[in-house]
Amino acid sequence: MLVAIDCIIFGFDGQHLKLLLIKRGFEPQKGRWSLMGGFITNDETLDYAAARILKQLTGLTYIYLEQLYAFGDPYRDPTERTVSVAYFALIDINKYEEQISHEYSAEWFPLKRLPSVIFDHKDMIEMAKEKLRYKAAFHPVLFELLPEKFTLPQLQTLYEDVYDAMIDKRNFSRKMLSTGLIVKQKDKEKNGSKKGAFYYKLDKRKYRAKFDAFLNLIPNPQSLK
Amino acid sequence: MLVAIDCIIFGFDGQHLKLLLIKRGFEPQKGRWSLMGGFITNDETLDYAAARILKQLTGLTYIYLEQLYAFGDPYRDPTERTVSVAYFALIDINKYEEQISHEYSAEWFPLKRLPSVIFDHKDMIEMAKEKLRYKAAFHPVLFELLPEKFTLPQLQTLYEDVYDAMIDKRNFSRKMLSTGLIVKQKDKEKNGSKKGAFYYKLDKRKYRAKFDAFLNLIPNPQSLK
DNA sequence: TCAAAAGTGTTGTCCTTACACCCATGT
DNA sequence: ACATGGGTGTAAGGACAACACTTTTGA
Repeated sequence: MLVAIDCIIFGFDGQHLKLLLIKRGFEPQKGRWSLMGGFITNDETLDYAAARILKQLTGLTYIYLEQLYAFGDPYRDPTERTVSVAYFALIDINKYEEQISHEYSAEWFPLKRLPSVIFDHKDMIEMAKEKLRYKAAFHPVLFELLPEKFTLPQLQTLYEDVYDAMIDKRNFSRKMLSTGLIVKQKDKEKNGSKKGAFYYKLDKRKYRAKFDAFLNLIPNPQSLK
Repeated sequence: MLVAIDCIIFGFDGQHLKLLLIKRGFEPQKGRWSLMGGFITNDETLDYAAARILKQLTGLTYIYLEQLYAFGDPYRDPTERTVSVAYFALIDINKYEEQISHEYSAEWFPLKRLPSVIFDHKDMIEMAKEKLRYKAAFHPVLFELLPEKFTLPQLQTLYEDVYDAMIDKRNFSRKMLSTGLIVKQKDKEKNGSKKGAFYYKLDKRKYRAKFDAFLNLIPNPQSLK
């Protein structure tokens, strides 16, 4: 019996939440899109294997990585009985090194326009989206997708895309600021608008301290599942 | 590489939340306490394997069963490299058939007085407790632990034991009743008190419909992790 | 009649939402 | 000057938490 890891890698380009997929370079299913994955070696933990595989594709280390679910349908991989432990990863898309991706012919896809993927990877992606929404409704995990400096409008766009909903900006900024998690900077981002929007930084100390607490980050969490 | 299943089985005896453990009848670690587990067979899903194993120990079918986490430390089982997918189960302790348990020398332990257990089963139990608290804070999953008919004081005792906290009974009953999930019966339970407490039944239709919605079932969820 | 547990209502506070106008600047 | 997006305040309603007394009945 084989044990594999598959990584659902989320990124945010300022407009939309995206997923990183690779084009399989080998049979079976050569040429089709797939999650980044691999088999675990004999002396590594699952977490370690996921981090190793993620590094191979993106070049990134110290990534937010969380175990999602173990998928074990006996025929999920038609060639061999493989149990796959799926992880989801949140990365700052700007830190992602392009050249490494080209080795693997990787590509970012907006969540709404995903190509068809091999095996049960579609189920994995669906579950990852659901879990991300669930988690982000209470924990400030979406900051993992942003660069060090970001603006409130950028942050709001991210939440709006994750929840596919419009959010009132006055309520949003009040709620965010009231968490004490973000710190206003002196400089502004000037590309997005004429007036420019102030940058904010995450207060990493408070972020770690409050990560497990319950924040009410989105309006009407009733709408989740 | 082996893939195993381990089940964290919760029950509620009216006073305390309990865990079902078995005494291992074989080496290694013969005679020590352990979660109920087994290996997956070649043509079953993980969910199916968990249900099969659960039936072997408890005789019960159609049990609430949810995948918890995959544990893959390379040395977690010192004899062989085994990845274990842990499931947690919630059962009505009254339906549990004693005779089957005796075959396996199983025993219920209050969560606060667990014996030492083999391998990484302690970690699994800790994670299961945490996940149960998290889940039950928003979803009415604790009803799975109760018999068909139960009283409000029994339900409250269950919540109080799960969260190790006192809950105001006026607020508790109002909140529960406002969910519309439970239906008052005409008869009373007369053992627990002189006055007797009305029985309630779960409205299974609404239960299924609202299971994924967000209910605010416990006061101050801030105290969770 | 007394003890023990069940059952029930009200009020104040805070959180959440809905909503509209002014500001700064590049063109 | 004007169009574009950034930034801010207030009021009303709803949810939650704190709190105490009456009821029932078995012993």
